[in-house]
Amino acid sequence: MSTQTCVERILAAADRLFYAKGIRAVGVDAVAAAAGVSKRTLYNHYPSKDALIAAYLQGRFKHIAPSDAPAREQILGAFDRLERMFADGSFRGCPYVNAVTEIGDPRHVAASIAVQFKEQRRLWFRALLERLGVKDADALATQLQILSEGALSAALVRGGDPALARSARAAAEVLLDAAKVRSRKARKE
Amino acid sequence: MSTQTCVERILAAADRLFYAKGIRAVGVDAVAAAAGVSKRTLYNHYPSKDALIAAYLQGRFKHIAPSDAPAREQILGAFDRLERMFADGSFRGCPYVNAVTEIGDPRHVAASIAVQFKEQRRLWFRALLERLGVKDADALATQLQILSEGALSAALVRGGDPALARSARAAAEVLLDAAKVRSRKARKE
DNA sequence: GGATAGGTAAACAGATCGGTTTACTTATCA
DNA sequence: TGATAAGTAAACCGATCTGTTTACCTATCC
Repeated sequence: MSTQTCVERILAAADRLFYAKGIRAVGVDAVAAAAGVSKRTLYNHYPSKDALIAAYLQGRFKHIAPSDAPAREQILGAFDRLERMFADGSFRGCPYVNAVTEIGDPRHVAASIAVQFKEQRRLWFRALLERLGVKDADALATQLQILSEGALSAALVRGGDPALARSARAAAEVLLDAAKVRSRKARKE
Repeated sequence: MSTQTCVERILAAADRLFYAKGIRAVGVDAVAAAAGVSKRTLYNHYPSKDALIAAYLQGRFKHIAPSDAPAREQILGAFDRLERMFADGSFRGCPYVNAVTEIGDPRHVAASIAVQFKEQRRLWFRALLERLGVKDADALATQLQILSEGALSAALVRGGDPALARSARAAAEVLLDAAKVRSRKARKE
């Protein structure tokens, strides 16, 4: 017996298909069929494909569990997580960036959801950097976010090469060390 | 009078539309109409849309003019070029990454063209880094490439914010300085 | 001057898309 | 028991897509 409710099965199917094959490449019929649900039922729960896309992206909005681990460890751990994602075999890039690319229209809901997600990740970096006492946490957070996104984008093109995550991680370490040196200097002055 | 040949107009129209609106969002009819050419003529020059896509991506393969400028200047200049691209107003991300995302199929010609382009850019970084006498030029080239791709991806989501290119440039400077320190140390040992 | 190459314009074919509608079935619960 | 809500299956609509075909036009070259 299925412990999943109807709308859960629809969202799960949409998540799997949209991410694996792309939003534009997957029709509403395919989602309904994969969910084992009639198209009518799907449209009862989501009034349009756009609404389903929005729900799909919102559903990927996984908040990172707050941790007491050392800040530096957590930051570098984010890149280790990337490495595991790449090696997974089903990696197909960042779903938010993909959605923005596939949809195009910057006024679409997907665009603002993508911005929100990226900013949330950046603020997560920033909070940890502040805990480290880094001087310009905001700027460094942006740079770490760029490294992370760059690894995602590069791995998409290069078939999910995990070495790209390790390269980004190493770069992050250099940036962190340099920032520490700078903030130590600033404290001495 | 048009100094452009027929196939040139087709390719120019495809380049403009594919990049601005996305490959999947633009039909062959739209390309033909924008080129001022009948669909029949288009299919006489390009046997399929896939062939047109391949030509579009190949046409974007701009080799960077070799320069005698200082290597470090050239490397950082690449990020300045990004900043100018972002501020342009018509920025819509990296055409190669977009093509991979939109097409999905990794066996498509577009996928291998994208890999070739990204690797060419990485090797361009690497050659300059070797000229700088950097120790692990290959690894650092990958990191600079990741920074560059990250700025592209982040700017796509954030509406082409030029500050992202400056952030990436600053990070590149830190990585370059750190590498120099390391290679200076290595030389002393 | 007539064949040939290359072009236009437009209809057409077959598929797929997002979305709606119709007719029927099932389960719950007062 | 019988009304109501929620589901299925499948046909349907209009639009759009890639690609082909038909019929016609026009310049050039031997």
